Amino acid sequence: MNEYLNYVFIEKQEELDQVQITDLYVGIDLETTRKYEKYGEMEGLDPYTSKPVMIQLGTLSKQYIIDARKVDPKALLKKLNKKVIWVGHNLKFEYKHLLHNYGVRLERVYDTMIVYQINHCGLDKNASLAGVAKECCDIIVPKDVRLSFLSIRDLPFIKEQIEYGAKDIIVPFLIKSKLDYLTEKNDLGETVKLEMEFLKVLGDIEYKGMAFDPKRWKEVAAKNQVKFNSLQQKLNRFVIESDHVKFFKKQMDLFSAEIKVSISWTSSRQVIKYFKYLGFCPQAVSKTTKKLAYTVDKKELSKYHGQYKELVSIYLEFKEAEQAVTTFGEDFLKYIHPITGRIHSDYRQILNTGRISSNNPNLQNIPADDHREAFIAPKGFKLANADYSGQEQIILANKSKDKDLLFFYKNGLGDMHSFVASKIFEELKELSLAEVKENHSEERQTAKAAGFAINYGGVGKTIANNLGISIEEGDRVYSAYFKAFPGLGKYFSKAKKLALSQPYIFIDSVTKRKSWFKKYPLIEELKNKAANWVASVEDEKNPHWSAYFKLKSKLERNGLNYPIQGEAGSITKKAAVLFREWLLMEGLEDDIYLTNLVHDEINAETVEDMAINAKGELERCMKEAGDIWCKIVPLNAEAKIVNYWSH
DNA sequence: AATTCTGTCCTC
DNA sequence: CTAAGAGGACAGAATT
Repeated sequence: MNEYLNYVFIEKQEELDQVQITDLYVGIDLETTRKYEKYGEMEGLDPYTSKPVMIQLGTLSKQYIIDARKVDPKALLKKLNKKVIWVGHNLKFEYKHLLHNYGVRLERVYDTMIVYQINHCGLDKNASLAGVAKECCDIIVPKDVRLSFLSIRDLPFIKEQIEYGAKDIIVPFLIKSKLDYLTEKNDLGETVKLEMEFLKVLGDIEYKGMAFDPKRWKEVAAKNQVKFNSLQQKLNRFVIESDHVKFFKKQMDLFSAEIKVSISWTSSRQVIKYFKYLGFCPQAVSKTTKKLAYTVDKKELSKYHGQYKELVSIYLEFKEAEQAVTTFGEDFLKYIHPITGRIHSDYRQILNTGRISSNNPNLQNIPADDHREAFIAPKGFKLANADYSGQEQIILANKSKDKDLLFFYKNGLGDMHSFVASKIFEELKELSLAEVKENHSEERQTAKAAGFAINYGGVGKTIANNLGISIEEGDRVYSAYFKAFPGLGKYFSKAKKLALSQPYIFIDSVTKRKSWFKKYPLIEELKNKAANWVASVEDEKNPHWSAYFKLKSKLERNGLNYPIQGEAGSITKKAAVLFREWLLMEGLEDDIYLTNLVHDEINAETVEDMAINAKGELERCMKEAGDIWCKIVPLNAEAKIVNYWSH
């Protein structure tokens, strides 16, 4: 790599003003330092609490290392921004810092981290610059130098730091040439195009954050805390009054006898011990270990109707309050940004399916109750909240081309779940959908749950489990569903076969996104192993079939689910891209902001007089994005103007 | 003492 | 012939 080192160090404005770059692809990287001393760890990464010290620009043949403490790169950045494609690793970082410090939004980007992730989707790879450089180019990137910028203050750069800066320009170019080949080979050009645009959406969202009302949040937290405490006391009282001596002890001192229950009710293990002592405790297959184990799972405990039913129901209520005081309690206030007073989440752009995720904090699993009332429109602003109506169901209808589903949507027949119910249950066949909804809510509920489970590749047992009905009944509903929608059954078996025929799951034909299966081609090996196995004793069972079918069925289920979930993800991404384009085109970036994405939902904040406009545009962009993928039945979205987050 | 694993819950 | 959509946060337990 050193053969590419050819850098100019710039610490005078005149030198910077003379820089001429004519290349189309220009590398960009940024080193930042603490701006304050009081915000601890976040400084360095967060644009508000850190500041640029070094800005590196350039190409494989020449690198400009700019001391950002001494010169202002704004003019050069603005000039280049009009004509170049910026190259870098994790450009969302540069995007946010350049926006904050120089008011520059990177326009055309090529992010080697995201392109790498797109080309290795599903494979759980290390996408850090060091990881990718090692894998793609067999280059070792030193990382301890980066940390040295954190506390550099006004000290001059040493040679090591400057060369490190130049290498951070060179390495992404070397990676890029490998990735371009991969993208071509994997036919992922369209996915890359979408994700490069979407990166900027996430940059804007993370930078802006969501307005938040701590007072409202605290009220909710306090209410839940009271509930938590009182339920905990009730549980303790039960143990003492039942005289289950094994689970409490009297602590004697001179003046009083305090009774202490030894069960920590927040510990599932301890509760399991107690429930077993009482003579009941359900068992279920663990989601993580996939083994049968004792559990205090809500669904399992709800099935219990024995003599301790009262206790169990108090415990279930307690558990509900538990998460409300932990994850969604006072602790959550730590996420309020010390400078903006808002909540800024980090998003992961490429998941296995193509969806995104949110963390620190996760803004995609805030309870859809009064917790969301704390996410407010600030004074003078409104929120525009929009979501797709039946996004995944409509995607499935378009993908499967099932004629009954299409008929339903094309004719706008009304309530979907009633329609499914009337298809599944013979006795409802002659009734109108309104009648089904009105008088057969149980069957409608079954149909709803069945549709949900089946969309995700579930079978009879899944339905049975979700609804608490017998497996036989679940199986009956399952087969009735496919009998009612024969096109769906055909599509599903095709999707299963397809998943087994290639080393990846093909998500959609617009982006051609792919999700590689980690264990492939292990599945073939497993099959051979099972087929070639010879019993050493008569009647011995072949243990390899189990491993084979386990993997095969997982692959098949993913083959059903990923295309639906992943296409949905791409559609929402595209909608957000269109909306961002619109508001930048109109010069509204200071009036309207995207604030959060929750899979089929887009949230924006808007100045009051633009609210109606923003709502309309949001709906338009979401529909337009839907039209790109959903060609038979359109995918529509509904937005509303609200004072706090509501969905 | 610090890190990793497991169980459980919330979202779509 | 099995296990059953995608994620992240937290508490407690296990492991180092």
